Parts: sequence; C-alpha cells; structure tokens
Amino acid sequence: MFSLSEENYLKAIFHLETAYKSGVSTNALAEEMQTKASSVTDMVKRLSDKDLVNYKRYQGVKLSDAGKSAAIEVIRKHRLWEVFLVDKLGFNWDEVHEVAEQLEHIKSEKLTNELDKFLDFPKRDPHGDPIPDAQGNFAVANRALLSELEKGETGICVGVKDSSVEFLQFLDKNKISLGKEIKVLEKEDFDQSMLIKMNENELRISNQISTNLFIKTT
Amino acid sequence: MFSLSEENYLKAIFHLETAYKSGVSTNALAEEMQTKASSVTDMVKRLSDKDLVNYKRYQGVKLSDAGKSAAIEVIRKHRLWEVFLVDKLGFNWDEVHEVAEQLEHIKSEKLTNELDKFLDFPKRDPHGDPIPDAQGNFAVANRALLSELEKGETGICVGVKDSSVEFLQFLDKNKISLGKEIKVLEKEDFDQSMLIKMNENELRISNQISTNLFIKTT
DNA sequence: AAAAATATTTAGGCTTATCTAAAAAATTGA
DNA sequence: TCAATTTTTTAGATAAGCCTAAATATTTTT
Repeated sequence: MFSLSEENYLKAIFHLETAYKSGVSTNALAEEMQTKASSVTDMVKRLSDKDLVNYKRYQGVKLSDAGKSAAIEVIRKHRLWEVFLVDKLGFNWDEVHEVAEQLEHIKSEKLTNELDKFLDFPKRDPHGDPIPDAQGNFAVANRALLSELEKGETGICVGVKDSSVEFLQFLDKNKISLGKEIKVLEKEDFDQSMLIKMNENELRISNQISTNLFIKTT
Repeated sequence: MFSLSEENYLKAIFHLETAYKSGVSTNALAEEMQTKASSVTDMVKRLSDKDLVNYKRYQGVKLSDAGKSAAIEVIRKHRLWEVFLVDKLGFNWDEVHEVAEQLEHIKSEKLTNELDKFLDFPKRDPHGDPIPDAQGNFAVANRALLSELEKGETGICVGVKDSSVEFLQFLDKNKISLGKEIKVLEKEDFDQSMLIKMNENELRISNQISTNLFIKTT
C-alpha cells in the first residue's frame, strides 16, 4: 500500500512521462506537485527504494512497471469517481476535480470494481479522458485537437485538454459541451482564431481555446 | 478543517461519551483508538488547543459543541457511505465498515448532501444505526435489546449493537436480518438463553446474541 | 492514613513529508 | 574551454503523530 503522497507523485510522474520520454526532471515534477525540488529528490529516493521508479542522480525519473500500474489504478479511481459525481450526484464537470482528488485514494479493490459496474463500465470521464479498465488498459484515443482542423472540416467535440474550472466555465458559458458537432467556418492565418458553427450558432474562438478541445473527425 | 487523526479521535470520544458521562478517560480512549495513553494525552492537548474538547489534566475529556458537531458530521458521512455501499454497490453488511472508515473523511459538504439525496435521505445505516441529518439531528431511537423481552413477547429486529464481521456473519448464517419479526418462545433463567421464532423457524440463541440485537416492540 | 496499585502525564525519540540554505553537478555560451 | 548559469542534491530544521520509559497523580487496599 502506498501513502497519499506517494500516490500523488506516481500520478504526476505518469502524466509528465508523455512529455518527458527520457525521464521526468526534478524541476518539472516539483512544478507539477507545487513543491520544492528538494522535496522531490527526497520522495523520488523513497519511491526508488520501493522500486516504483527508476532513478539515477541528475537523470530524472521513470516509472517502473509496478509504479506505472499503481499510477494507473489511481487514475482509474479518479475518473470513475468523476463519472459518479456527474452522472449520479448531479455535479457539474467543473466541480468534480477536487473531490475526485480525495476519492482516488480510497483503498478497496471491490469498491473500485463495483463502482465501475454500477456506472456501467464507462470508457470516458466527464472531461473526455479515457478510463483504464481493471487490467489497466486505456481505450485508444483516436482524437485530434480542434486547432488541427481546416476550414470547412467538421468534428465532434469529445474532450478537453485543460480541465481547469476557468476553462470549463468558459465552455459552459458558450454552450460548448462534449458530444456536439463543430464545423470550422473560417480560420485566420495571423492568430489561428476560428469561426465555428455549433448548436446552429456561429462563434469565434481563439487559438488558446481550439488547442484545448479534442475532436473526433467525422 | 481537521486531520484524519483528529476526526477519528473526535468520533471515538463521541461514542465513548454515552458510557462516560463525566468525561472520557485517557485509558478508555487509548483502548478505543488502539493506541497508547501517552499518544492520547498528546492528541487531547491538540484538540483542546483547538477548542474541540474540554480537558483538564487527570479528569478525562468531553467534546465541546464544535467538537460534537465535527464528530456527528463524520458519523453522518460514515453511515451514508455504508448505505451507498450496500444499497447501490451490492456490498454485504459485514463488508462496509473498513471502506466507510476511509470514505467518512472525504471533505465536501456538497458531496455529503448530494449523496444523502441520492440515497433518498435514509434514516438508518445497514446495521440499524441512526444517520444524523445535515443539521446533526439523530432520529430518536425507540428500541430495546432483544434480551429485555420476556417469554411470549414479540418484536421486530431493527439493529445490531455489535457490528463486527464475526457477529454479522453469525447472523447471516442463521438468517437473522433487520426487519424480521422475532418471538420469544422460551427464556432460560440460568443462562438467559432464548428460544426464538423467526422465519417460521425455531432457534436457540445465547445471551451474548440477544444483548446485541435491537428490537422494536410491536 | 499509608502503602500498593493503577491511571495519567511528561520527557525525549522516531518517521514521514515537508522546508530553506548551501553545495555540487550539469549545461550553456562567450 | 572555462566561467556563468541552471539544475539537482545534500544538510539540517520543522511539524504531526506516534512510541517507550520515567515521573507524577489518583485511587484502592489494608
């Protein structure tokens, strides 16, 4: 069993590994964990002692197989609880993160798997992120950023890259939600802003928005 | 906000206050918390500094109003989660305690109240214990121990005093569950054992059993 | 009421996870 | 290349929550 802190570090390393293929740097991890580099060095040593990560001084850190599956288990629980909060308890998608951060650390394999069943084995959380199954397998993503679409192309909005409260509330305000079709009517060369059609409305969105929306092309 | 450890102490003091009206002794609390008396003294001082308990050296401890409502909030969450686990996730009543011990510390007023609503505002947990409402009010008990019934009297089984896995599994094995009617056919003077009728079966139970079953008289 | 037994508190240490400050290693760039 | 800068690690503290052992209060027994 891992401590709350250990689980949070494992999760953070997992998320950063996509960007830092050759090893997650101490500073990057400190930034992600909102802590000091020295604290990271301490914790990374502990994780290394438990063989949850591979670590060599000054060379960054990588998850071991054991570390990766522990991280995935935490992510699985986080996302299942998010689905529960939205689908069963009526939370909005911008209200679930903080609570799921707590619930993800509850230790009970039976709870996780019964919750999964109760929710009817969801494949995606409320933000469109894939939920690993009990074996740790993620559904294949098959999605692109809205910013990659060209003028005239359409897609279905399937996820957000940024799940911050601010971004989610912006989307709510503009009636952008998952499952909706988006058509790119115009795309400006100079700032990459787009004019899109959605819900029969036309809406201009900045590059900052279109690079944070995932699309499944149709 | 209180730490996990603080919440567990508050809960323990709350439970012991029924038996120790004039103040919960350090040793009793140490026993309940499965820890050492010296650790209890440490924690009680911390709780006292935060005005969650009233404490004078060598005189035991009592919850303050703030301490009592914090304790009740934890108990409310514990029991609501137990209902969730049994009613929604199909847990048996002997499997819920350990998981609820973790879930009771999740901090989100919205979560607690939405869960309460989702469960349709249950008044009792799976062991028959009352669930305080959002204001901290418990339903009035109105129940007696089966051992208090006399020969010929009947009652409905409404709760267990001992919620240990062992006792609950014993009840399962003997098909004793909440909501069932029990009639006392015989009561032995020398050992207080009883012959009872339940589910059209006759069953002999020891005093140890009958003093751990709550009954509503009919 | 004094001695014995029990209960409680104090003193001092340990572990986990954090921090700041300083040292050391690695990288950058003139 | 070697000096400057940046990154990372080490050293030493701190706080929470626990421990053991010793000291002190209280209660019980005689």
